[in-house]
Amino acid sequence: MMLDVGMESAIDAGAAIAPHDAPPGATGASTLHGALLAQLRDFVVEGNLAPGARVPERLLCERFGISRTPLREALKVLASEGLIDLLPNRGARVRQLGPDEMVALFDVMGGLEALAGRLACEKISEDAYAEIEHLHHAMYASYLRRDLHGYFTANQAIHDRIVSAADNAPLAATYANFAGRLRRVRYAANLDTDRDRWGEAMREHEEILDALRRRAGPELSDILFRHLRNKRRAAATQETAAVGA
Amino acid sequence: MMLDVGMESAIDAGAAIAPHDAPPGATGASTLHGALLAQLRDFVVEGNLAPGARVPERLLCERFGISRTPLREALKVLASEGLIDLLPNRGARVRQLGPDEMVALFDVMGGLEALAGRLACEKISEDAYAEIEHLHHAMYASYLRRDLHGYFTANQAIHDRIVSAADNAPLAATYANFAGRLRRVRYAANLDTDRDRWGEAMREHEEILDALRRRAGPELSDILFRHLRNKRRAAATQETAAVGA
DNA sequence: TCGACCAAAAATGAATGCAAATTTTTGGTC
DNA sequence: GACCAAAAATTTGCATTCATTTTTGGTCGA
Repeated sequence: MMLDVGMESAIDAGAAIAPHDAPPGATGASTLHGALLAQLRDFVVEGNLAPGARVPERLLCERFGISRTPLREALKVLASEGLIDLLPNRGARVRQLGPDEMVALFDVMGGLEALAGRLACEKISEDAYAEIEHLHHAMYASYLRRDLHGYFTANQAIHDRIVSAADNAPLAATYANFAGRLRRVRYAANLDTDRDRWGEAMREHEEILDALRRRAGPELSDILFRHLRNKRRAAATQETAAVGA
Repeated sequence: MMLDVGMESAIDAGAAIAPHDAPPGATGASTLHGALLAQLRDFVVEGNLAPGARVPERLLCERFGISRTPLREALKVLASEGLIDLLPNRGARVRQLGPDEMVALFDVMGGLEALAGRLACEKISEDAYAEIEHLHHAMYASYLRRDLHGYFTANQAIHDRIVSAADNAPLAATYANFAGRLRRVRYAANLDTDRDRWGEAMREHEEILDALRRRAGPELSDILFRHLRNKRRAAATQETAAVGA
């Protein structure tokens, strides 16, 4: 379990969960705080910290070579993003996802993808569609030869393209936030054993592409939500199995 | 213009945009930072600061009677919530919404309400539905006697109940965040002059209630998205008119 | 042996101090 | 009087310091 196999619909790890739709001036890397925030977020999202464990500030200060002030600022932001919990006078700990929370987060992801699909149908260019179509065929090829890694890479790329095509900065930022929160749930790995789900997912993607080709927004919206729902169920099953093991 | 008439689908002002789904320990009011964050957020959301204007830290420190450290932490969080912009070495300013951003935010609100409606259909209790039905009738009564204030109050309550009924903490938090960001756009006021929109909105609400009664999730989802789209158009029209004036 | 109790150590929350950057003011020139 | 350059004053970013709370380690007593 817990194969590090990547995550469907996650954003590019490098691009990292931009704080929010671009503030005009750029809050990115020009200040220490900005750079630190991105680093620390990656550090947490990538799973370098045990979930639920205490994370002394001193340690992180040494790790990043800075003083506590900017570090604490970054921690507050990460807490507001839902990545860590800050308990008063008791420090920060990586947020641990219970089954209920995971279900809730998945549903929001589904809602966001549904929205992205609808907006994408309104705005996507023929070229952008062609790219997605290409990725879809590549994914199908991976599926046929049981290439899990190739499949997930293409799958993730497709979902990301749909979000990009929606051309809505706040949506993209929110989507990235939730993807980061779910990053720890490496729920993708179970397609390996659950062949039925894999086939089902593939069929759903056929529907997705078809609806997108026809620019059928509401329909695509509905398909995407159900697609995520089904993925959620598969992930929950695995989770349960893992807990049982 | 800019009648302070409240906002449809905004959360209760007092409850204020909780940072995120409740961290177990509660990040709320026990620490100075937590209390300050809530205060400052309200301060910004309520429009006590001119949008786009500089907001010296010193001033806010005096205003809230604290030192710069916790204030700066709160500012970073507010920036991550999209309420203010932080320009490196140039301080904070209240985020100004251009027409494009407003459109984007409205669409996300629509997507979130669509999701809430779908989930609500799955989870809502008969009692909670009855409450919404009651609010609906009260709203209709207000509509008949052209009571704008009563109409908006009921309207807002209905949308809030739907989100609550979805029973999804991250969704509620995200919804509250976007509602706060749009708080400044007092787009509701124009029903006063746009009677057609008012009637249309009322008809849409009939559909909303009907779909909810039948627990028709996907259908309600679609109606809610279109409802928000239409509201967006009305708001945009007003915005344009205001700019023209 | 186990638990309660207490003191020392460490960690967090907030305030203050200092260097770098920006904005404002001032002085001069055309 | 408008325009531009340089210096003073503010303001921001970060480090350091202080106060309070929590945690830890050890001792005593049942």
